[in-house]
Amino acid sequence: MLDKNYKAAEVEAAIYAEWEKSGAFACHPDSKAASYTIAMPPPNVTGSLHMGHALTFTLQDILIRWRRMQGRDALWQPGTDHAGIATQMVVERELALEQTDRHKLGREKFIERVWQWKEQSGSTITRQLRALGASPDWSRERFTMDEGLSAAVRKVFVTLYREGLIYRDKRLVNWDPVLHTGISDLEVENIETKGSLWHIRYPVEGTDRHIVVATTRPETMLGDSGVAVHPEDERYQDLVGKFVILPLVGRRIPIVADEYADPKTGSGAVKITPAHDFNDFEVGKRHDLALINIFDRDAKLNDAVPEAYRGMDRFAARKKIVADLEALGLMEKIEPHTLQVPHGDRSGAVIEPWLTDQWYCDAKTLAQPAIASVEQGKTVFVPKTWENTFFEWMRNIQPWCISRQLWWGHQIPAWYGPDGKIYVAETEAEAQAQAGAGVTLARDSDVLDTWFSSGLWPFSTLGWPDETKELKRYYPTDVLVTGFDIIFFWVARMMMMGLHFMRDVPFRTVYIHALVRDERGQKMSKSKGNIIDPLVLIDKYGTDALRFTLTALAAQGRDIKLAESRVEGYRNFVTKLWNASRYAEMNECKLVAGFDPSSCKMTVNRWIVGALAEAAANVTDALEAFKFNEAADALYHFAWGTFCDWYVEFTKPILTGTDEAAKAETRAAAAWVLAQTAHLLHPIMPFVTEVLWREWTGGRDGLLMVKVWPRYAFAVDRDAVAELDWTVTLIAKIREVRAEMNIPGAAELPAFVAAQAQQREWIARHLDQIKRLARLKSVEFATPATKMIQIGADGAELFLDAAGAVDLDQEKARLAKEKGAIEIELGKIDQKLGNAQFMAKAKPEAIEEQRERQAEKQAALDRVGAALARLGA
RNA sequence: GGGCGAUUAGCUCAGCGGUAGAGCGCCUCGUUUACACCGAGGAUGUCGGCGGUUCGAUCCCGUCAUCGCCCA
Repeated sequence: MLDKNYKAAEVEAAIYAEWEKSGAFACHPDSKAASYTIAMPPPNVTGSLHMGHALTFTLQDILIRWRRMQGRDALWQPGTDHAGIATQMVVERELALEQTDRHKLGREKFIERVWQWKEQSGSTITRQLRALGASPDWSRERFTMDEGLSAAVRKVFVTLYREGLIYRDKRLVNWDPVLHTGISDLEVENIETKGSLWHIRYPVEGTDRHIVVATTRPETMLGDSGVAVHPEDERYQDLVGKFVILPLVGRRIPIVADEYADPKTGSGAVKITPAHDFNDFEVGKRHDLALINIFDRDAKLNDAVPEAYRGMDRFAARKKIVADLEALGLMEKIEPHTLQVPHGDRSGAVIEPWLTDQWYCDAKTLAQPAIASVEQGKTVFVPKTWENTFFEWMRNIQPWCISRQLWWGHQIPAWYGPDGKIYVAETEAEAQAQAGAGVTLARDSDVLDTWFSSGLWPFSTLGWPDETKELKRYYPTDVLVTGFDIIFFWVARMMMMGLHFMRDVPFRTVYIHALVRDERGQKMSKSKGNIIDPLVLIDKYGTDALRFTLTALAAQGRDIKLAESRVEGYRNFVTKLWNASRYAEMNECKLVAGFDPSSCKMTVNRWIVGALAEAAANVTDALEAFKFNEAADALYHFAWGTFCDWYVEFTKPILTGTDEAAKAETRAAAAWVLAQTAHLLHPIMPFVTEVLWREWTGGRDGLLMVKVWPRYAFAVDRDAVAELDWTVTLIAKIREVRAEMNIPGAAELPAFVAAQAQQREWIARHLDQIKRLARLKSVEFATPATKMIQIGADGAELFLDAAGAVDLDQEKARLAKEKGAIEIELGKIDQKLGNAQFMAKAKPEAIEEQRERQAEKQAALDRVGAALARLGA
C-alpha cells in the first residue's frame, strides 16, 4: 500500500542510480533504429546548477526521454567546458588564499593545479544534473580539454591557418587590464555610466585660434595624433590641412576632414586617438595618422607620454590632465554626460582598447555558408524570429579575436623562430621539421578562446577527426536546445565550424527557449540577490514538481517569470497523481496483461480510454512542435480534471457494487489509463512515474523509462463522449443550482425528470453516479405536480424537491436572472444572423455555428420560460 | 540611434478572426471509501490608447504610450 504522500527526497537518488546502472541512458551505434541526437551545451566545469540550467536541461531531457520511448536510438551527448577565464580565476583565487599566485608557481605547475581542481570540483555540475533527472549517455562524457577534443582543436587551427582563415594581426583589441588578456567583442558588456564631456581647446598652429574638441576620456589626449572635422562643416573649411599643437604634449598633429566627425555634436571637431579607440583607429588608418600607444598592460601610462604622467593609472591621470588643462585655461567647459563604458564580463574591469598582436579568425568568410544554410532551411530556428537575430549578427560579423593571454586553455599550436617567423603545426615535431633542424623554436604562449573549442562540440565529441561510426551516425544532430543569449557566442560558431569541417550543418533545428527571470521579470543575479536556487526547490518540492513547472511555463517566445507558488501547485499535482494511484490500488485496479482498450463495453470506460487517447495525441503533437507548455497543460487537465475529478468519482459506485463483470472491466481500464498517463508524464516527471510503475508492476516489467510511447489505433467513441459530457453537465448544473439556492451540501433531495428517450437512458445508466455526485435522494421519471426548482439540460428537465427548504420566490428570481442572461446572448446571435452582410460573406461554417447556438439558446429560453410559467410567474 | 518582444482576472501567464481561459490568491460551503498538497460552488476582465482592414478584431495592419531585452 502506498503512503499518503509521495516522498521525493527519499527515493529520487535511488531511482536515478537504477536508471544509470541499467544502461538505459546509453546510445546504440549499431542499432537499426533511427537515431536522435542532442549535443548537450556543455556547462562550465566551474558551474553549479542555476535556474537556466534547470530549464534547458529539463527540456532536453524531455525530448530525449520521449524520443527514446518512441524507439529512437537516442544520444544525448554530455560534457563540460573548460571555461578558460572562469576556471583560471577560480584557481587563482584559491592561490591568493595561500598567499601565492600563478606567476610564482609557473605555468606548468599552475596548469597541473587547475587539473587537480577539475578532478576534485569539476563534477559538481554533473552531479547536479543527475539530481535534475537528466538522462544523457554519461559513458560518453567529454571535456573540452580531453586529449581527443584537444587534437580536434589543433587540427582545426592548423587547417584554418593554412587556408588563410586564421591569421595573426596587430589590431586594437578589447584589453582587460586586470586579467591581462584580450577578449572578444562578445565578452564586453557596455554599462551605462554617468560621466562628463570635456571640451578642450587645442591651439591651431601659427594662429591665435583654437579648435574645441569634446571627449569623454581626456586622458587619451596624450595619444592624440590628429583632429577630425566633417568635410562639409563650413566652420572648419579653412583649417583642414593645418595643424594643432597638442596641449601638455606639444606634439604637432594634423586637422583632417573625415565624415566620422559629426557636425551636430559638440563643436563638430573630434580628437583622434588611433591607438586607444576603435573608431579613431579606422579614422587614423584613412588619414595615415600615427598610432601612439600610451598605456601598458595595466592601463597605466607608459613612457610615450610626458614624464609628469608616466606610471600613472588612467583614472588618476584623467584628474591630473583635467586640472592641468584648466590651469592652462584650455578647458572650455565640462558637461555631464551619460555614456556606455565597456567592462570585461569576467573581471568587471573597464576595458581598454589596446594595440596588440593577436590571432584572428576570418569569421566573415566562415559565416557565409552558415547564413546560406539557415536561409535555405537546412537549419531551422524555433521560434523562427530568432533567425533574424542570427542573420543580423552573421551579416555584420567582425574578425574574431581567438587568442587569449591566459594559461588555462588550448595553447595555440604556433611556434616562432628566432627571426620571428611563424610555424603552425599540430605538433612541435612538425613545426621543427618545417623550421629545419637546429632552429630554436618558442611556442606561442597564448591559448584559444574557449568558444573556439566549444564551436567544435557537435563533432569533436563524436570522435572527429577520426571517421568514427558515431560521427557518421549522430552528426548532424537533430536539435540544439539553448537560450538566445548564446546564439552569437556558440550557435553561430558551431554553424561556421560544422559547415566548414563536416560539410553539413551541426543541427537540423535550433530550439531557442526563454530566460528564467524572477517573479518581477528581472534577470536573476547574485548582486540583485534574487536568485532562486533550483536545488533548494528540488529539496522542498521534489524534482518532478520543478521540472513540471518549468515545462508548463516554457511557452515559446516569452521569458519565464518564476514564482515559487507555481512549483508548489505542481507539487500538489504530483501528490494528486500519487493519490489517484493509491485509490486505484485500494480498489484492486491492477494492470491486465494484453488489455485492449477498444474492447471496453461500459460507456464510462469507453469514454475514459478515448479521452486518454486524445490527450496522448495532443501531448505528442505538442512535443513535435516544441510546445512544451501545451504538453504539460494537456496532461495536467487530463490527469486532474478528467481522470481524478470525473472518472474516479464516476466509477466509485461500480467498484463498490456487485456487478463483477463491470468491476473487472473498470479495474482493468482504470489501471490501464493510469499506467498510460504515467507513460505520457514520464519525460516531464520521470521520478514519480517510475516509482508508480514499479509499484504497479512489482518491478517485474522493467523500467518505465524504456517503455513504448503511447500511440493508439482505436477510434474515440463519440457516442460515449456525448453521453458522459451530457451527464457531467447535468451534475454540474444541479450542483450549481444547489449552491446558489443555499441548499446544504449534506441534504439529499428527491428529484423528478421529464426527458427524451435518449436522455432517460443516459440517466438510468448513470443513476447511481448522478445521485451520488449531485446528492439526490431519488430520481423518478415523472413531471411533479407541485412547484419545484427546475434545472434544464439538453433534452431533459430535472425538478428538485427542496421540500420547503427553498423559497419559491428565490427560485423565480434565479430563473429570471438566467433568462436575462440567455436573452442577451440570443440577442447578439439574432443580430448577427439578421445581418445581411454576415449572411452573404461569412463562412458557411460560421453561419451554421451561429444557427446552432441560436437554436440552443432558444430552447434554453423556452425552458426557462416554461419553468417560470409553472411557478406562476 | 537600430532591432526584437511584451501590454489579457488582484498576481504570474496561456490563448485566439465568430461563446475570454489556467494556476495562485480571494469569498462561500464541505470531512461522502484516494488526496485538505483535497472536494463543490462563486466573484473579478471596455484583452494598453487611437485609427484602419473585415460581415465580424482581444487576435491582422498602422500609430501612439508604457515596460523589458539585445545591438550600436
